[in-house]
Amino acid sequence: METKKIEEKWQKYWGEHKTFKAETGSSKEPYYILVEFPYPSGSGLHVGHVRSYTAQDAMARMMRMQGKNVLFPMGFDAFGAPAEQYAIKNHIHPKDAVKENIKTFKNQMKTLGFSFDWDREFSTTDPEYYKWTQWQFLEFYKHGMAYKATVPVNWCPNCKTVLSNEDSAGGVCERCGTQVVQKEKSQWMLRMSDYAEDLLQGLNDTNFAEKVKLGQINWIGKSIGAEVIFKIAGHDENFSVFTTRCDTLFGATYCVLAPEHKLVDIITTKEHKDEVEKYKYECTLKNDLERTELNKEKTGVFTGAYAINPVNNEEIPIYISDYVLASYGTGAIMAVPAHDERDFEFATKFNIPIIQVIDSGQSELTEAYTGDGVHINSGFLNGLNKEDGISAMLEFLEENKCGKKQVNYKMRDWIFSRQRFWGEPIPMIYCESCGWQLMNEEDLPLLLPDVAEYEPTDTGESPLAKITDWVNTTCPKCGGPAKRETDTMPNWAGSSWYFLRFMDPHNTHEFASMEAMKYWNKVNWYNGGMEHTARHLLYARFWVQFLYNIGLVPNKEMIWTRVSHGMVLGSDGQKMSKSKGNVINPDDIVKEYGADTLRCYELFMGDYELDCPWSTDSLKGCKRFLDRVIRLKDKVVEGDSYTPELETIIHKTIKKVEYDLRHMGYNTAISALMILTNSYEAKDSVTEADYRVLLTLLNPVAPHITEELNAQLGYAPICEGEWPKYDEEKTIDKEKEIGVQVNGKIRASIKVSIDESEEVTKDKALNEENVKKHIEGKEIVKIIVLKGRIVNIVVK
RNA sequence: GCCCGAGUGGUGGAAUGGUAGACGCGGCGGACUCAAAAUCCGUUGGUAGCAAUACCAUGUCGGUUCAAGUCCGACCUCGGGCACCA
Repeated sequence: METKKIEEKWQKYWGEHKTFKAETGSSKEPYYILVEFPYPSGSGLHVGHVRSYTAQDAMARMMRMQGKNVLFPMGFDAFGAPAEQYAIKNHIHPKDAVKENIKTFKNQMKTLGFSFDWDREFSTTDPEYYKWTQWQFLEFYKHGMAYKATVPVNWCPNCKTVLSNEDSAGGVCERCGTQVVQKEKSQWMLRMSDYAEDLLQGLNDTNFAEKVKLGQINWIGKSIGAEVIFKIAGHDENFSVFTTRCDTLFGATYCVLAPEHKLVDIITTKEHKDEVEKYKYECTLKNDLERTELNKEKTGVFTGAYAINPVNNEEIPIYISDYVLASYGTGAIMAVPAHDERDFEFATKFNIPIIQVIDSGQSELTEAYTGDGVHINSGFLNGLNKEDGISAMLEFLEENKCGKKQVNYKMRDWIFSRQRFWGEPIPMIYCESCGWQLMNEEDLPLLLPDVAEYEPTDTGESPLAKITDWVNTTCPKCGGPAKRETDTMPNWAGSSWYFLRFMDPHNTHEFASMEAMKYWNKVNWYNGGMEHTARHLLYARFWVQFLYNIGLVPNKEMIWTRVSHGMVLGSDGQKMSKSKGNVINPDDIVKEYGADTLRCYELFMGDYELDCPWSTDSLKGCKRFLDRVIRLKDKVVEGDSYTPELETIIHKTIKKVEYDLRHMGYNTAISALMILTNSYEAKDSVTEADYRVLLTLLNPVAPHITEELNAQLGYAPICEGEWPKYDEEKTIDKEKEIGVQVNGKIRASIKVSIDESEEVTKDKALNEENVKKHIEGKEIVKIIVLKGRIVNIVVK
């Protein structure tokens, strides 16, 4: 039978028999394997998707055979700009575009034989799904976690939308690369910063890969320091600064406020007013990119005001400068030019005194800030080291009520509004007399209107704003005329809780029942791209922790292990892209070589966690391997036990494949199966038992062809059977070749048997001709014999 | 600048501190064929040698160890992320 027919036959079988249906509440041990659901983009499934789906599919298939109740779901994350832009470009409604693309994706996934439980499929754009995303937003609001604020936002003039800090990293729009500008806008925000510490601590309840944890930690950006309050000479006003090195306070020779700081206008003296105004205006013209690019040359102006250093009552000038960020800490700093590079640069330029307060024993002044040293010129801190200096200073600050210990986080609140059509409408209503009102739960979902115009507006309003029928409504409180919120949610919203919905996807009265969530407990294994391990994961964890705190999910962390895969690059080693012409379409590969070959190659190509270039030649090698497995069938003779000479390698291979599939060692698992196949080929015949164990071990990787070969021998489907067991004892070779070293250099190799004594091994080693040659005339200092591993003869 | 990750044959990559280069690709030689494809057999890190074998070899330089790709210390290169975060 030809490959295509075989694949279709088994795909049909799995579909009809619902082989991969996950039963909530089953007495089997639940095991939840999740792989990031894709954007159904117009270009179809990427070979990179295939790599991770195949990997998790192989794991899922093995786990099922090992008796686990595996939940391996798939869905689509179809809101967001890519889907919207595709729709605009092709002049169809996003809804229809998404429908079409999902169909393509799903068909592609089916032809690859992934064992998803399709009964649980959904898209984030399904009203039955986004109803609950909206419902959860209302919960955020009810618990004071959602609020509206006018904030300077990152605005992409090309996409005509607000971008999150995350979406505009580096000052350019992540999507289109346009320079982002600052714009004041009223936005819905989620109080994510309240969860900074919990999100940090929660990592201890996860088994995330170390680099994933680090990504989260860096993003949260905790720093421990102090808040120091500075009085302003001749004013009642004061301001506080955040510092991690309050022990250097004696070295503070000036202060800097961010240009946006609210005290600037109040404290600026008449003589400096013009200059300050001018500088502030210049700053509004600069976007983040320009601000950071100008980091070589410090700018700023003096306000004319002086702050009083609380440790010595000295008056120090207050400057404004854009090297101080309004959004971090208190938006103000104390500057210690002797020990901070930036302050040093600024002080040098403006001729501000530089007082060294730490003797690091090094000539480079700025070195001391990161290192340790003894305090000098620091009054009561003199002679103390960094650690003691900090505690002594904290004590002083608290006693004199001019400061206290303080923790700061880089992570800020989540800007939750987008001026786009294709997102979940935010279920809020504004009434002139009652203010912001929640929509009634029973009115959810708030559907997106069916209209023809959904292109973004030039004004920065959401396209929804133009649809007056939709916008105008009545106030749920007073019944008077009111308007709907026209912003939609960011596309991170729907993906922040989809893994919960998979646990109970058809629930019509809850987003998921507590019972179902308790049964599945946690996502055991979550696989995705490295590009999502910082933000998506953080948003999802935040969402879950909030739901946990209001009693709606059973665990504070709902994801146990997070791993990430490497990218599949073009054969030129570059990222695949249409413009480079190095894109491989999985459909073409399936057509020419078969799904099993593609699956096998994607796992065999290299270390799963690292990027790897595509090679069609290597792919052919995998085809050759599968063809050899097929041809091996001609050598099969009856027999329900393993061929004695093959027993050891079979047990070894079971152990190896099982271990590797659980630890992302996909390439070495396949290598082991190739070795097993090679050893079968060296035989004149193999038993059915020999052959079937190979088919079963290979089944997670190449499910179609192995099922077919197994069926041809007259057996029930592999996917309904059990995973073979190995006997540890039988994985050990009875006889082995080991190396003999003289002074650490290999000089010979000897055969040893498992039960021979050290003496026998030693004699064998010493009697090797080449060993004799190298120890002749020398004194033997000692002989190291490691049973079954190595002999090393140390001579002098 | 800071934080990750990676440097191993022509190539993708293997190696619980214990015979470096498994397995695959490619190359070379051969068989089959009128020929090609497919398949099969052999060979394949470098240098020297008919060979046995020797020396060199896991980015660089040191160190620990009977033994280092692996551990420690310094450095170099590439990839990714963050970046005036006080």
